[in-house]
Amino acid sequence: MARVVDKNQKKRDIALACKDMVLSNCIDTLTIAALAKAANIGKGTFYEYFNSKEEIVFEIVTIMLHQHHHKLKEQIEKVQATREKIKVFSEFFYNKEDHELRELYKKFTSISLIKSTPEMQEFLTNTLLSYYNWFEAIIQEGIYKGELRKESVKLAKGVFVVGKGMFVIHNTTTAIQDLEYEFNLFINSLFDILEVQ
Amino acid sequence: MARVVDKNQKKRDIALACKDMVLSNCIDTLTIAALAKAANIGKGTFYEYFNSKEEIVFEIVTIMLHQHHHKLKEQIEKVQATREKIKVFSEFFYNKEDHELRELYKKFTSISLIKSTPEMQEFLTNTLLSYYNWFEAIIQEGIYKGELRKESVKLAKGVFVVGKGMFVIHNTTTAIQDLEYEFNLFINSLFDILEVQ
Amino acid sequence: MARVVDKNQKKRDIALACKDMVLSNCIDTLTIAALAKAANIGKGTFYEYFNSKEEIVFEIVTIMLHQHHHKLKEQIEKVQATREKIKVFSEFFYNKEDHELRELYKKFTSISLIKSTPEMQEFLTNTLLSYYNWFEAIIQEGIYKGELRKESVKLAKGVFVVGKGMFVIHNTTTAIQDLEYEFNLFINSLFDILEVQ
Amino acid sequence: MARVVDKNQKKRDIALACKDMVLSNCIDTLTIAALAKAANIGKGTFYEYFNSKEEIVFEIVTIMLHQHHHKLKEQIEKVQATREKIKVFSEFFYNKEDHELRELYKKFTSISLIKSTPEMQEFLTNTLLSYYNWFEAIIQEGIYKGELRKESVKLAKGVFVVGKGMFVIHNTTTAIQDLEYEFNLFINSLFDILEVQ
DNA sequence: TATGAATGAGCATTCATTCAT
DNA sequence: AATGAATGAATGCTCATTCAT
Repeated sequence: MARVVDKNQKKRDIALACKDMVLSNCIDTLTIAALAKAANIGKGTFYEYFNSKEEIVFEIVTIMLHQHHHKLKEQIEKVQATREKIKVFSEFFYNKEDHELRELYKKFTSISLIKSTPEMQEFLTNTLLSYYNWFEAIIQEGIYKGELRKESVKLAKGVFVVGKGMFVIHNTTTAIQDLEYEFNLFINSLFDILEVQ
Repeated sequence: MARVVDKNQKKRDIALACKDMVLSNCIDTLTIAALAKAANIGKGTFYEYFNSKEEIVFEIVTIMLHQHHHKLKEQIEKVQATREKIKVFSEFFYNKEDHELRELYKKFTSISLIKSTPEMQEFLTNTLLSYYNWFEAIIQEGIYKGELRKESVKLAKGVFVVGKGMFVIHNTTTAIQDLEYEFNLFINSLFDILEVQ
Repeated sequence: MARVVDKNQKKRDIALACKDMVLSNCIDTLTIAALAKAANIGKGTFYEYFNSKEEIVFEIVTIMLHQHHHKLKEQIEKVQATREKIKVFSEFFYNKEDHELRELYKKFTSISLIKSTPEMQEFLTNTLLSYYNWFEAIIQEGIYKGELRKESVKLAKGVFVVGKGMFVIHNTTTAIQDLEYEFNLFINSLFDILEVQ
Repeated sequence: MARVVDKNQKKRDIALACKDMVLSNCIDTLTIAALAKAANIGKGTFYEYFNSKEEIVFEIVTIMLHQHHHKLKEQIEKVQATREKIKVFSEFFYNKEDHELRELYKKFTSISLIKSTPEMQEFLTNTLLSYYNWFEAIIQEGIYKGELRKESVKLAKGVFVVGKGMFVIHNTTTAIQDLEYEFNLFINSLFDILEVQ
């Protein structure tokens, strides 16, 4: 009788075994050979589980996003003020613990800007919307609780993208050195105006 | 005496001859051979003027940015209200005429996220800062003219990156379909609050 | 399981399949493509077994030297007189059967004069010393057996290199046409003096 | 009226301007472009004076050999004993002052072993024979003067090549470290036997 | 006579993918 | 199911040589 293995579990195992290599190398200097070696499998076996390099990056991101989502939920529930919830929400862009996910996010953003597949675009859209809806709900809740002016909701999308915008600039120039400072300056200044006196 | 050529002019000519090809192809599917052919020169000649594929993209961006800068200046001078100036400033992200530059900007952002050289980073930093300083000056001017509350300047960096953030999302997901609408919604809502009554 | 191959044996097989091509072409007119074709393998496969053109020449020399060493031992044992042993020893430089090895030796000498790698130098040193020690042992034995004057050993290194010197001249000029004759003239004249009457 | 230049003199000037570059680089890493630059001329001009890289090496050797020949003559005339004359003759292989010529000689030997042209072979043959005849004349003179046994002349060719043999080994292995010592050991031991008591 | 811009043949090397075992 | 040996298309890059000026 053939060895019984959970194909999905093995796929995850391979992906995680390659995580460090994927994180520390530019995607197109990665080779199938190197990935297979990192996962201690043969090149042929790699193809049994993934159809391309991109796909394994995909798998890794999926796993890590799952963990992040869970953690973020806990952290946001800990704080009360809307202003603080928004800050916690965006800590992803600069805190220490999400460094690895951020690296992947960079690579993913880079790839998706120039050679995104439909699957990738769909994945990114779903991920983003799920986060955005969450974000908007926090704003709405702030308005409902009487913390924020009701016009605030119209700013939601714009504010939501500030983190991303700063992140991209921080990672491509030296124009934004202290992302945390800049982001909080913006949020605090904005909330000073948006909060109901 | 050997053939006399203006090396700088020829470099620009080659770059422009390759513009369409660079715009419509993903950077790493471009080949030196194809670029040389597009410019109607030999492969060896390509290397006389550029050291790598990346360098020609650089040249094209430089040329186009120069043109854009000039044009933007004229357009901003045409409008009076700060709110309108800011809108014109960010039209780059969605208007028809800057489509080509936007394509290049996408590629450049993509590359710089994952394999930026020091020269590239410096170039991007300088370009960005030059635009940002301009942007901030417009806000400052709005405050000075009594159009905007003086707290507005603290929001400058955040507002500046909204365009970029939306642009990246627009180009990697389907979550933002109508960038112009979303951006103007944000700006109008924000200025409704920031403008001195 | 993947195809099973004895990598060392295959390496030797490829080397031998390329022997004629290597012998009859100047090393730097050889191309990887041609070598691969000669061995009936793909270019990629060539790189599985060798890292450079030089390495396959190395392999061929190693194989052939091994054979030569073995053969020489037999031939030297066949003759008794020291004078004859020395002659047999140096037949390599002109006899018919070692023609191929001699061609390689020429190429190797040529390369090692101008771009020897440390590995190559070490290889040549080891090979040379192994032959020289052998040579000196023959002289010593001649002295011990009372055939040669004991001063002869001091001449060993000089006599040892005569073959090589003549070989190089024979192969670069027309000044020494009949290497066998010249060499034997030298050896006979020298031994007439060195032999104990 | 066109500038009048002595073509031969300019050829020599170019050659000498390239001497250092030729000496310190492996012949096939030299490029026409680099040589032309070193001589401060255009690539096209290089071709006006030389047909190939090899040819300029040729020119340099010719110039330097000329100088060496002259110097050697003086030095040999300074000593009386045949044994000393022979030693002086072979000092070329190890003394400090002929270092540069020796480097070229190495390159020349290397090239001529694998891709000698008829012209090169003829040049080498003539050069070698001129030196050899000189060498033999010294031996003959030694016999005539009653210093050497008359059989010595039969050893001439063999002894002549010892320097070359040792030189090649010294430059391709670590088997002969102190060429001067080894050579003089040989010559002294041999002359102790050959000299008429 | 001198030049150096233009050229493209030619080569080494990489690596995703296949498939026999 | 797993493997890794074999492959060759694809491409970056060099440099001797030419020739218009």
